[in-house]
Amino acid sequence: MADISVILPDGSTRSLPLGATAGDLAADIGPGLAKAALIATVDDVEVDLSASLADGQQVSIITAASDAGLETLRHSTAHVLAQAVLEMYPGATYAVGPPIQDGFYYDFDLPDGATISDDDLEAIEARMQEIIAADQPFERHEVSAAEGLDLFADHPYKREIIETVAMASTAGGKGDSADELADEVSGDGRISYYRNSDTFIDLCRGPHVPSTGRLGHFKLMSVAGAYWRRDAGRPSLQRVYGTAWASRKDLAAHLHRLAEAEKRDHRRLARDLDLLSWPTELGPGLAVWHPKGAAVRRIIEDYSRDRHDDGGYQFVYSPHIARSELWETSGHLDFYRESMYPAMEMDGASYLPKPMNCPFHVLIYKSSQRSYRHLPIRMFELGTVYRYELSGAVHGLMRSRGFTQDDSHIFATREQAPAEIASLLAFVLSVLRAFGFESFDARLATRPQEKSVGEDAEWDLATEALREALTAAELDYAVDEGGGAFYGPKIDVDVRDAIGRSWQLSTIQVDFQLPERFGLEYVGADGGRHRPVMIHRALMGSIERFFGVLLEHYGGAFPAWLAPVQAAVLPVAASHGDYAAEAQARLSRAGFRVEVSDAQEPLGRRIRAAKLQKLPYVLVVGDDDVAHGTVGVNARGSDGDERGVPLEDFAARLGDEVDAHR
RNA sequence: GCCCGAGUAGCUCAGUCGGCAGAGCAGCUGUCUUGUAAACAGCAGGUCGCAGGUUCGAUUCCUGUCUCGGGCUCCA
Repeated sequence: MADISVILPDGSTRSLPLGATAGDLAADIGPGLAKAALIATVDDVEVDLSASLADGQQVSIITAASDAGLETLRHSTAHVLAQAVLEMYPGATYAVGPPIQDGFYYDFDLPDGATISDDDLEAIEARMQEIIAADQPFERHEVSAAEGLDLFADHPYKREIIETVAMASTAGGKGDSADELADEVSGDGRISYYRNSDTFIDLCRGPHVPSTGRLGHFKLMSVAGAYWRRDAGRPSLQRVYGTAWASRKDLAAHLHRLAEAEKRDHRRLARDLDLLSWPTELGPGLAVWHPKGAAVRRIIEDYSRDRHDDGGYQFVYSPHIARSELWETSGHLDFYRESMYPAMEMDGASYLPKPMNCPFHVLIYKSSQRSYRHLPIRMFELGTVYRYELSGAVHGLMRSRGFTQDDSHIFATREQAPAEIASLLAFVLSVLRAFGFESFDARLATRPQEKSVGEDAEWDLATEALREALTAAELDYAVDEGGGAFYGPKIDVDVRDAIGRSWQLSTIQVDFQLPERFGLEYVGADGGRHRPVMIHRALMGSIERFFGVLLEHYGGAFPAWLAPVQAAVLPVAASHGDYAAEAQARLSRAGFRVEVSDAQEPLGRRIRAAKLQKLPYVLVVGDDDVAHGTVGVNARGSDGDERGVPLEDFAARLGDEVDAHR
């Protein structure tokens, strides 16, 4: 019998009998691998373990240890979900069910507009576990598109997938709409489907795990509405979300992370720590800042102002509304009218609340004749803007309808722009690091196909300048094709928080358009008039959002330099009240934010209250402390407490911590 | 804006198969005067999100609406 020889990832070769499958290879390498194997890649194409191998192929066995393996696991679990739902809801039909970050979803259309509720998820999970216990094989089949249409005769969404992807490809080329469905089936005029019981098949490109018994560490998370093919004009489907993992331990760890994230939810912490609230009387997306929240915000803003002072920025202010003519000139009315609050008609003019600060800064630039000697001009404003976010998009501080940007606009010559952008990026990262963020992801967003203005050459020039700045900053970045603003390309910087989530904060945008639209000029060394480049930059993005991210990053336990209350002084008994007040006064004079919690209640109770407020320090003072001028220091996060610390020593320690931003 | 779900005391929640609405915590008052994460007692607190409808009677059933949560879309 003839043998074939395949090449393994480490470069070695292995002989197998003719007709051997990827699964056979895994078994040949070792029983451990055979057990862990989920799929394989053959010449970099993912295939089922049941796929036959041919001589000379590069083969790699994929387990759940890799992203590809985990994705397959999730995709297969989605199929099991579909099988369970179709069995439990007669007449239901199914649309698509891909793997996503941490899990999967599947979209269903139930008969007579029936809906799945969260309470139903447990029963569906139970049915899924039965299917998994039955260890049904995932059998791959390939048929022509026409046969596929017959096979899925009762399932219009599946038919539409076959028609848009498989059919379109045979007619030559596939449109944009087919791309998003391309994961479902291959586009060569034939389709593949998987059968895992007499009654259940699903259209799918694959690959899948060998059998349902390989699954099991999953949990259904929620139900939501979603449109068929993301189109608001198409039917609304029931989308069931689930999470799936390689092991019970991984699943438990994921659920634990979610619970941690929920504990860190800034809306919950904002209430528990009395930082801010969202009275319904104000309307969606509008918050009021309570004294403690305002205290933290003020520290953030003051720090930002200090850094901008040092960075050579000039501080400006601008009003909250402006006449519609301004927004016509700037282009906002053309491109973003639907996101702007509507006009107020006054004295024959209409005034609109500002969604951005840029045009005002442009007018400041324009207020006098500028020379190349003055450039670059860096303007800075904490400017509050209003944007009519869709009601469903509003989310606490992360997406609000009124917010304050730490906005700056830099006017520079074209020659200055690249260097200016590079130093700007360094400035941005330096400030973010000062707030405890260490890990960043950057994106370079290029010209949108629609909704943009300007010449291609200018876009290319600007995009290149941004690219160079990213390289200079040694920042890894992804390219977001078409993700730019209507007036120019941009760099977005995301930060990673303490539990690994990513948040978009900073943005740097190059703009040739506004200078053009407003006719900005400077006089060059040659005596001629030239057009400056404008660079838009928001560092924290919005103060509100930045505050929300910080709150979740620290889980409410702000470092001492940011904490609204840095220490509470707790007299053991009422007789120590005077000393406690004196200690507070001395610390306050030294510039610290300190409260006294007097002896109306038992000490343990007051300590507990202070701990729940996540104060950096609880200072207990009793007879010994009164006698020696000391305090008992109970630091947040430490096990025990330190007795008899001289007040001056504590003040010095707190001062060091504040200076170091710890 | 659209889909799904939820709105009961400041917070977390229970409850009423249509018949005067409950607990814990928080708050207030009093007693206790405490050495490192919950002293004791009492008081007060609700048009059961809002508006219509059905009903002898609605917090409960129906309709609409507002707000919130999850998702879609969007995010200058």
